[in-house]
This record gives sequence, C-alpha cells and structure tokens, in this order.
Amino acid sequence: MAYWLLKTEAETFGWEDQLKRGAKGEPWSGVRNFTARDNLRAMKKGELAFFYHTGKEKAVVGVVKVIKEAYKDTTAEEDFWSMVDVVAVEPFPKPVTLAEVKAEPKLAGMALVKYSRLSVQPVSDAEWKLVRKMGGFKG
DNA sequence: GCCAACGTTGGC
DNA sequence: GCCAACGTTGGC
Repeated sequence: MAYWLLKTEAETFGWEDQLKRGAKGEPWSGVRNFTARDNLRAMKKGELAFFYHTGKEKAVVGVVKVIKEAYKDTTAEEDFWSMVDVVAVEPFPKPVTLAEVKAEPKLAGMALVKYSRLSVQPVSDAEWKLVRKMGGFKG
C-alpha cells in the first residue's frame, strides 16, 4: 500500500470541485511530466493520496482514493500520457500548510519540499501518518 | 511580478 | 550524446 500526493491549483480544479464529482470521481488529467506520469502509473486501485493546493493556499486539504488505475490521458495530443481516476475521501480537519511541513524536521525529506515542482509525488508511510496527525486526524 | 530550479528540446 | 537555450512551475 503506497501513498501519494497530487498537486492542483485551487482556482483551476480544487477540493470543492473534487467533492462535487461525488462517488464518480474525476480523471486526474493534464500531467505532462514523465516523472509525474510514472508515479501515476505506479498507483494501484484503492491507494490513497493527499490533495494539495498550490498557488495562494499551499496546503494539503484533503484525501482522495484511486478508483481507476492509469489509462491514456484523453486530453493529451500524444498517446504516451496517463491519468487515473480519484474520488474524494475526506477533508483535513485542519489543512497542513507548506510552511508547517517545512518547519517540521521529520518532513525535510518529503518530495513536497525537495522536488517542489513535481506534481505527482510518492509519500512515505511515516510522512503520511505525521501529516495526517498535523492535520488533526485522530489515529 | 520575479526568479530559482529543473525538465525538455534541438543544434552540433 | 553533450550541452546550451528555452519554457514552465511554483514559492516568495
């Protein structure tokens, strides 16, 4: 069971938009970076990901679940890009900001800090647990 | 709005 | 196959 982090601009497609899709979920399209694409392809059905807002907010705001594994990104001109479908699981009781992540020494190795431009990132078990805890989740 | 980081492209 | 130029992302 691996964990992930998906970045999006709230103004373009944010948590509210994801919520509105309900149980049908939403294709995570538009990824045009090979590292990010490979991460998409490594995602398994049922795995969880943090939903992160870039731009003004810069915070982890929710948790989503993969409901369909990687398939061809229908919005791409080339046929080598991929997307997955994700569904909203639950919002963070308290969003965890980038500043908070950076201020936590245990999270210094997080891809969010080290590879700030990567839009689809792996998250370790320890990072997953700690960020959830910082976000007000019990257990 | 600027700039650093870094991935991608294209010329050689 | 190397590397300079360029474009894009995203934090500040």
